[in-house]
Amino acid sequence: MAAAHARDDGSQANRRRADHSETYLRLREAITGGRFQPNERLVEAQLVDLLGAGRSSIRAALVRLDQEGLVTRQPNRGARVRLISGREAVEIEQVRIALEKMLARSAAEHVTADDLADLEATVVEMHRRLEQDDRLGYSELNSRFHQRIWKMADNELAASLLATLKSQSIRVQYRTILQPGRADQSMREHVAILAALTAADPEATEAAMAEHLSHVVSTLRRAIATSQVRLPGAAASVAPEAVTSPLAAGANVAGA
Amino acid sequence: MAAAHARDDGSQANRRRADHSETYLRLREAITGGRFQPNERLVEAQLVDLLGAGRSSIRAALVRLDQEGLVTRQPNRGARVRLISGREAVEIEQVRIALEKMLARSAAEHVTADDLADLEATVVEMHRRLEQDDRLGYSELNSRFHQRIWKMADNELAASLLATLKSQSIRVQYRTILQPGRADQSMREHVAILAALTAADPEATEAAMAEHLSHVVSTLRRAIATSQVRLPGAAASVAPEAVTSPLAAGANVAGA
DNA sequence: GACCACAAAAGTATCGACAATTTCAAACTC
DNA sequence: GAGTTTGAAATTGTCGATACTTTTGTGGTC
Repeated sequence: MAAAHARDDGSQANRRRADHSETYLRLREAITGGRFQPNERLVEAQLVDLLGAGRSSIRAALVRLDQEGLVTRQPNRGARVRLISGREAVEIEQVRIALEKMLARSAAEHVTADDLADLEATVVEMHRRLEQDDRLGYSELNSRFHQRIWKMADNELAASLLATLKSQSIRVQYRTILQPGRADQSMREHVAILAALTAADPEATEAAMAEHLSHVVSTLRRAIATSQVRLPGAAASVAPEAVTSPLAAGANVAGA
Repeated sequence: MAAAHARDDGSQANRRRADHSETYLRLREAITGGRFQPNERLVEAQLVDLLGAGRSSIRAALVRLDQEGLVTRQPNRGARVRLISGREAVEIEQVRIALEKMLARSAAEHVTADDLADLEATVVEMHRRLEQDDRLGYSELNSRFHQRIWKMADNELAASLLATLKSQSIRVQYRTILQPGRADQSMREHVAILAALTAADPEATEAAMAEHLSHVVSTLRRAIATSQVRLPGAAASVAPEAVTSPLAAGANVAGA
């Protein structure tokens, strides 16, 4: 959440070398962090003095984010924060499930004592957070749990794809854990995954993960269905700045 | 390691000026088509008069291709055609399998008479090509077969991810179908997939696809192992242009 | 008041020039 | 002769200016 105006110069030898990738990361963070509304217009000139970078950096960052699926760009008409439709959200979840299943299996094939220790600790801590009704903390640990599995599976490509997908659907995902009753069930499912990993049983691990994620998805579907999402159809062309989205402020809150 | 989905990009090509996305497509084509060696340096100035586009277009295209995983860029040191390591090739295949399995299952759930007719025709034609020992033609039809399944599954995200992955590993994939005995087996496997789809049996379809792909991978592994790939370690810094790779000229030759 | 034409404004796309960095090779030192 | 320094060439990174496109606003006409 680096603050905006960081014009640190003032002298002639300005240019604090805000690197290309630096700009990209900051813009990305701003988008995934919810500093912009979905579908909000991203005007290059505005970003220039919001991020304190040159226009070419901004431009490059937008191209990257477009390719990454976080913004959309239309020729001569600029860039907007990409709005994930319900359909796309489902597609994302399907892909996510396919990859996580594969990684879970793979993880079970390479499991080490170290991994198990870490996962156990995470699960224990998750339980504690749950008792304190600290849902945000739970979400973070949930992320950690899954990421440890990714690491165990040792497939960087899949892990990075998953990370990208997650950033695309953050706005949607954060809903699940808040649904009534979901937390306890989620807890049980994680325990089951851990058990299968402890047994070093790829088949069972994949199955447990599949079970877990299918519940996440159905919860998600329910959440979307009930709390009718009011899409900003043709979003306000105004949307000046600092409009804080529901999840806003918080760090990445993962689906659970 | 980058994600990426091809955006729909409305192709309003009628632009006398070599459009931005036009440049991107041409450069992409040049890379996947094998006009550049893996690891070959892509000097911006050279690309400018090779493609007849402005430097900013080239630059944007390189950023995109970087994100897509087809080239790598180092700050101040330019871009190179990405060289897929053996490890990465395996990762790609794993992801590909996970996604294709998912899509196969999904396809079986939505199968229509039209789809079956098309698939059958494709398989018949594949058989014919095989008898004529037309391996290239077979490969093309193989691609077509799989793409039809993607379409049936109706998950654009997964399909576009698969397309990207395929373009990354083209240089590796083309080997499989040339392996002795592989062709006949491949044929049988496609028939099995078709049968499962005809029965509209998601479980069986996924299994058949998994079986098929696991064979593709093991064939691939064998092919890589035997024909010791001679990596251009620290690739020639010269590599002027038009150096044609083994598969070269041909359109996309898919693994079978 | 609704509709159209046309002008002004906002914003993106692209080019050229210059600055900064890396690379390569020759000259130099020990 | 091996290793190091220095300088020039090659190449990438960034900025400013300009051309082009889309959007917005205004006034006239029926």
